Amino acid sequence: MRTSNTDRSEAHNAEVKKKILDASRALLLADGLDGFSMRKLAARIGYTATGIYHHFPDKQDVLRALMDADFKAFRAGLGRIGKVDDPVERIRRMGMAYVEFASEHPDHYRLLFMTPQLKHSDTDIARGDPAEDAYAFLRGAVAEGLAAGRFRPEFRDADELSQIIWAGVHGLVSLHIAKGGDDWVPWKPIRPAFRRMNEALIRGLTTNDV
Amino acid sequence: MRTSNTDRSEAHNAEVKKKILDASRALLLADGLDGFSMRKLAARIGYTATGIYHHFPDKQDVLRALMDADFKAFRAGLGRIGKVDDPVERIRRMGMAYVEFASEHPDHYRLLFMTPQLKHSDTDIARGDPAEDAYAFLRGAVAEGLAAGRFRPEFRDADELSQIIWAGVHGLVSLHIAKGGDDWVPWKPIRPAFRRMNEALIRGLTTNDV
DNA sequence: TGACATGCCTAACACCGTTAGGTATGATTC
DNA sequence: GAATCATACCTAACGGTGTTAGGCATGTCA
Repeated sequence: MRTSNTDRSEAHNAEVKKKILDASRALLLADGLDGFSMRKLAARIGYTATGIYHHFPDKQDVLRALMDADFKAFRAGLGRIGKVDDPVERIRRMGMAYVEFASEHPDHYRLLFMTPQLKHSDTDIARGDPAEDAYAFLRGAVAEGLAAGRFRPEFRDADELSQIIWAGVHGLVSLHIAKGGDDWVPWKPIRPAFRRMNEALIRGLTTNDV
Repeated sequence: MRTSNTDRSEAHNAEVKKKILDASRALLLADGLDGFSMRKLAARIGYTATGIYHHFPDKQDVLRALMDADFKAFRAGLGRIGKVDDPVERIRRMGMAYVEFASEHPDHYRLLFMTPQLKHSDTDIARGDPAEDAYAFLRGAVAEGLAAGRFRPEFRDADELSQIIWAGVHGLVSLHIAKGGDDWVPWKPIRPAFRRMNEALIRGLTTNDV
């Protein structure tokens, strides 16, 4: 049983936690993932680095919490796509939205999808719930498409299919983030490239009886 | 003009440089990219950290040199694929070889293709030479396919097409490396998944007049 | 043999994530 | 209202990081 004391302090803690996460987002944007340090983060909210440790067990957990929050926001940003009836069309549009998100927030994208050893939490997101979990959202559309016989017969597993579709977007996006600054490769603009890739992949995955 | 003195010392330096790169490879394998430190690297060859700086300007450059060397090795590993006549078949096989390489050397893969701000050197690899540059090798096959009218009419640019194909493999592989340890997603085995993805993408890219 | 270049060293700087231990504030209880 | 107590935050420190400044000792060359 909690006393009213801890209630108030919990309200305070929630507020501080939010301030930390907001500052984390800003710091990530300003200094990138490599320049992200506990001391700099603390300075942004007028704390000492150790102060953060009363609200998060370690740096990984700060980033993980930020990741969870923004993963939810990312799913929310997929917005009205859910209302599109045709599951394949929904998949098509999710791809474009994904590219938009990654292009506009490359450091967040890198944190969310390109950083090994950064696991999701056990608690903060309702896994498997399409309303919060973007993977579940994609998987739902795929399962619908499967049920409607929209995919070629060799594709039977909704997870494998989801991962293939995800990989297509992720591949183009993450190559641009990791190697886009490298003039080794004459990089082509990502949006038109992805549009064509998306069409090609969907054409190759689906039955074409229109 | 160099004197014979520097000739000898250059031979020595080359030897040390090789020792450093070999130790780097081993350290990367043992401790991963995050555990890679100049002090640990130096200890492996019986040096102090500062000793390394006589052979490489900084840590990034050690990793870059390692990347260049192994990028060449990766291309070499593509081996006999070059002898396959059909360009589309060549592309298909490159994909599989790529997945093999990444699955067997995830830390190297991460260094090569998932690390931002790590540019290739200006000198160590003959860019654009299919014999040393894996991207050029892929692009060559793509250009052949284009010339033979094997791709759908909306695909005209060899670079864009190459990047789309590359993105497909890279997406699956890098998702597994970055997120494969995360039980959030019920990951499917990468090889069969890629096999199906490869087929689907190629089917969607090429004309199907067999 | 003397001069010199240089490969490697020790010492140090400024940063990093993290822990131990203290202090002061503010709520709870009598 | 006073005493107690939990706790949010602090300072100091540890062991690590990449990197630089400066010294020393070796080996080449005149």
